[in-house]
Amino acid sequence: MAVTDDARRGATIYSVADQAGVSIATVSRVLQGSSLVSERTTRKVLDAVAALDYLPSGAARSLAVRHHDTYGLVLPELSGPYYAELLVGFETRAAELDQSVMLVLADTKEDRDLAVRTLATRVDGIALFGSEAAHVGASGKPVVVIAGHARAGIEAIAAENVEGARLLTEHLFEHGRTNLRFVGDTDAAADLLERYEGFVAAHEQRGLTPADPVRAEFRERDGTAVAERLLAGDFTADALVCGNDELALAVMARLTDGGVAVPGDMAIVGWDDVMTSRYVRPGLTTVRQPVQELGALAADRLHDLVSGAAPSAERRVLATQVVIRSSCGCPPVHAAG
Amino acid sequence: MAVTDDARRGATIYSVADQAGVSIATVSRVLQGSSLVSERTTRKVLDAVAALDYLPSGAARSLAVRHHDTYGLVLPELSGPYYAELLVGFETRAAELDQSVMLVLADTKEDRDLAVRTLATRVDGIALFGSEAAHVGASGKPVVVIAGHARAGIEAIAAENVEGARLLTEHLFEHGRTNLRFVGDTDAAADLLERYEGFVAAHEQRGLTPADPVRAEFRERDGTAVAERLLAGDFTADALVCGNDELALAVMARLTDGGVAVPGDMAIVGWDDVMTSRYVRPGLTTVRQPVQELGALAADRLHDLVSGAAPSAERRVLATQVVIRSSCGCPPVHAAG
DNA sequence: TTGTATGCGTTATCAC
DNA sequence: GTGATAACGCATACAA
Repeated sequence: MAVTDDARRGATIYSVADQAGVSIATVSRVLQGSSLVSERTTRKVLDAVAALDYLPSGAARSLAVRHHDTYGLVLPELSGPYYAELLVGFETRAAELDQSVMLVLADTKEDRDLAVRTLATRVDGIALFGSEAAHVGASGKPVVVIAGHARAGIEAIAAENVEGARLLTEHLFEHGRTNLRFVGDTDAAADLLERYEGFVAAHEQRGLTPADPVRAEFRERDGTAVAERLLAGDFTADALVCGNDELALAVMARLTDGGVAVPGDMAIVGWDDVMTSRYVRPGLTTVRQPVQELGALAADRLHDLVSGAAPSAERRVLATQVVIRSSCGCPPVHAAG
Repeated sequence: MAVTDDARRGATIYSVADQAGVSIATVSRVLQGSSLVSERTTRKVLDAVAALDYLPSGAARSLAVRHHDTYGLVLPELSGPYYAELLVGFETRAAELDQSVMLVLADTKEDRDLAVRTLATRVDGIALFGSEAAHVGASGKPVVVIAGHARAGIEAIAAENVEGARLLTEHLFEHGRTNLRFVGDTDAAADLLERYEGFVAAHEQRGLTPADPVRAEFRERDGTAVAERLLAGDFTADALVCGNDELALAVMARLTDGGVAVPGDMAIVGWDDVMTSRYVRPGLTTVRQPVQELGALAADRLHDLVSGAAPSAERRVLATQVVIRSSCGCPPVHAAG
């Protein structure tokens, strides 16, 4: 029966019009809140809508209005709190702007280009994390890259990196450290390269020559490996500036286990201020980024671009904040961590 | 010009057909990989597609084929690794099934019902986390609830809770603890209620009467508050079974700060095995859930349901694993944490 | 092998 | 105030 079909397949504007005894145009009008519909008719339509539990088809609507009310977000992965927070900021702001969000995790895909092309098909604009920027095709849709670099017609937003890293490095110098190493893969992410630049800047300011970065990815096991190289005498240092907290934490744990005192024998600092950094002893000195705001800003910019704004050539950078705890050599404060 | 318009507004199947000198039907055919198209024609079409950088409109396609190739996921929030992992599992499996995913974070929305109704409009099926199950409307689309209870026509999947909690509680008894309290809001989540049931079961097995749960939400500050009530003598205990790790960690930190020895004066166990639980001292005894698999299973079930399978009445539950460290009273092992 | 024509469910522009 | 009806961009049954 028709009822059964409607229930299974979903009511359409036609079934509502039928039920209410009006035309589909009228149904559409009351649903759009058009004021030029009589009280009585409005009532009839609304009743029919309720009775049939009608929901306009998103696809049909998108086709008619020529936009999707949806933004896409491309992240490499979702391990650690960083990307999750970015996502929260993005989704929350998007929702405030009445936009839905489609998410794609690039790392798990074999063909990332295809993935973002597919995405571009169902959204009005795309925000991608810096490391995925290579996969932006010329979809013609607005694009903003997060924590990466701007390109022709593509806006970039990011959190401050070099100054924070310079401050952190300088802080280590002030603690009397003389043999600092930067740990992280500066080729993998624009973000990391900038942090290394800050590391270099602090050295140059003192007329020192910075050592090359110790390559390491972001996972804990990569940090463990670095610590073991250190333990094995593969290289030396009295302070480590790590690319992020996971790395720093893993290095610190393995080093401590290996009999190296932190910060006594080795000062360690990280980046991101994850939860563990507050709980671990010694507390990890690190840098806090306004990650959610970054996500929100991405959604905001997308909104502007979709609304017709011209992409700005300069990238916006959000301020960042050094968080001093005791892994750098400062006296522990405890309590709040 | 036409070129400019195409670039801005996106090429359509018509522009491609024009450029290739064929009909739109043929264009559609080669794009669908229909084998009944001549080599030569295929080439022409592909060239045109490349030249115009054509991408089929998702909305138009969805409207025509009557499905979206997209699944929706509604989560309450994204704090902590739990939801993030769930999301990873879901998105990854969905991608393997060639489905996109739309995400909605319920906590940040004023009108959640509206949010999932809107979502239902653009997806083929929805997976929602247990606590959001109340917001499923009669969209008619397949629905599966994660970590919640099945209802008429709605499948449920979850990780094992009561047996794990019973084991954990029994373990505490074996350590000689006699005054155990369960910490968490058993009204807020089906998951938590089940864990409390396990807590109760362990008591009953020994002919003991379990105390009522100590109400507390999931955030760290809630754990801090519980610890302070304990410190203030508001209630007593020699062992705490906490609803999740964040809670346990916060309680432990505040208690330690307040001079209570863990596990000496107070044994503490959590749930989830977050990263911090491995790094903190004493290491937190907890329970590990197959969270990613849970997410993947949700996508799988959705796929079956969308494909026409009948929703199964029994809920599937994934096995869970107790992770013993030292916050329960066991001797520390260190190294791996 | 390829083209024509129709339907998918809305929105929006016309008339009435 | 309300009702036809033309897009919107694609897939597909039916012809040729």
